[in-house]
Amino acid sequence: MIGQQMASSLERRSGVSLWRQIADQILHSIAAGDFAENAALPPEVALAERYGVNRHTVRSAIAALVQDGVLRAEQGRGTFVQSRKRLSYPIGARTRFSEGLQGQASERRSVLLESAVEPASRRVAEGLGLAKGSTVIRLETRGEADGQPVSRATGWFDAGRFAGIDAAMAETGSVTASLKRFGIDDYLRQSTVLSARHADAADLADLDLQPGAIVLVTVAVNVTPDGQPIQFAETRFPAERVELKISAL
Amino acid sequence: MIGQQMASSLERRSGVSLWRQIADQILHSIAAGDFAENAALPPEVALAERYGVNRHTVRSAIAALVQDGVLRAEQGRGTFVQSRKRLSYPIGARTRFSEGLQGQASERRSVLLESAVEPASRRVAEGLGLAKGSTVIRLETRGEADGQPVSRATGWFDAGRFAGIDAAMAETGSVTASLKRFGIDDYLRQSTVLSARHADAADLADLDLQPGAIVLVTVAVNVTPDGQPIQFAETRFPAERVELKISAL
DNA sequence: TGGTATTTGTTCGTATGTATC
DNA sequence: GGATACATACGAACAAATACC
Repeated sequence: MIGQQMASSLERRSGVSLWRQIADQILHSIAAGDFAENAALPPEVALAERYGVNRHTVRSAIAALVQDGVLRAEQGRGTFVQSRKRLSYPIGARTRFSEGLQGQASERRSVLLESAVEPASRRVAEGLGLAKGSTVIRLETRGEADGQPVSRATGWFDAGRFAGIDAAMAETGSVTASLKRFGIDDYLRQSTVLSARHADAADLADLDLQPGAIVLVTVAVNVTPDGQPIQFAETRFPAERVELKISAL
Repeated sequence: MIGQQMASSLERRSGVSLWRQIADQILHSIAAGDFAENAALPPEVALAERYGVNRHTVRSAIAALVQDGVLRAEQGRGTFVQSRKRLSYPIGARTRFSEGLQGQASERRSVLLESAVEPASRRVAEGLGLAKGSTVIRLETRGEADGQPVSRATGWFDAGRFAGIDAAMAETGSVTASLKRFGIDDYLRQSTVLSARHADAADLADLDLQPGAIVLVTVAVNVTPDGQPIQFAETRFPAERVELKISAL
């Protein structure tokens, strides 16, 4: 229930829109502990009646809270309070997927979704120190922790030097293990640039997110200990499930 | 114009909502170079007519693109293509506001918005290594580059050790300079945790953002060279204007 | 298995408020 | 003050997904 007395006071033409006032009340209601995690909210029509507004107005409020990752709406089922515990993914000199989440999730794995051989874009060529248009291998992978998607990476490798890394990746499910087959026993994170945006349609599907979800985006170059670039990668992390902990580089 | 022939083909009951199809077409249209940065889109009624849909449907499409930071709608003026060049803010062992943006903006400054003395929350106390409820000084600052807001920080200091740092900050406009007055000639970034979310109402106003904008959030602890915590800070960066470059720690 | 009720998602129509030029 | 354009709100209907019997 959204507070029996609480729901009363919506002020019209107060300078604050009704949908925002409703969103705030729902938010407070959740913060006050009226709803457990993953608990269902009353249906839209019920909320509309309770607040004395049109269903659209309630929907605007819910949409805003879905954007904020507070609620999660599922067609045909209802609207639920989104659980918000985040994994902490370390970024440092020796960033490795599986090791990074050790202790936070019992089962961690990396799944190869797709691979392709293609000419390098300018961005990729610069990152790998190759000529633009050089042939590179692109690997699309998804990281999972306890069955839930926590990252979606696109990595590029020099096709000349790492021919067959796609097969190795499919077999081992690990970049580190795959690189070992090419004589790379160690590699370091040279640079990381971080940004954030809304997930695009593809990432929404791959990461099992609701429209409007935010992804943290890292663009990184991994190099051999002597500084030779071996991998250029862009990784998207769902902001509602992951935070990035920057450790010593 | 949104492509003369392009605008034709909306597929109804195709499983993809009309507003999303329209959003995609507008996006392609921008990517194709039909609009310069900050150029105005045709008004909503014109777009609605062109696509043969209700104005609401166009509004849904525009709202989605505003969320993505692609467009910017200004009441009474129109809808514009958002410019997307980002400052690159370095995060490393010696992260300092002004130095970090050197070379990217000719004028950089930090403005003290508010200060207060208050008991430390559990989070702040833990970060500073103080007892919960210890008195701390909170400084609210905004970073600007060439007059545009690029960061919004909330910093906490031990009130016992740094009494008067609020005045120093107001006077110097620099954390580094203020700390010098307390005998701190050097400090290091001990830890940084990074996340992302939608800007709340206060940050929207302080950073001059449109509703739905995304902020990158860093939570950091600065320490003296011998490891003593001196500052705990949460900083919000507008994701549409800033990217974070992780340099050597 | 199938049909019905429930609940969210989409679309159209209309009216009014508010900010800008 | 008037015209233009985005913002908010209400009403109605149907579609799509899910739950339940």
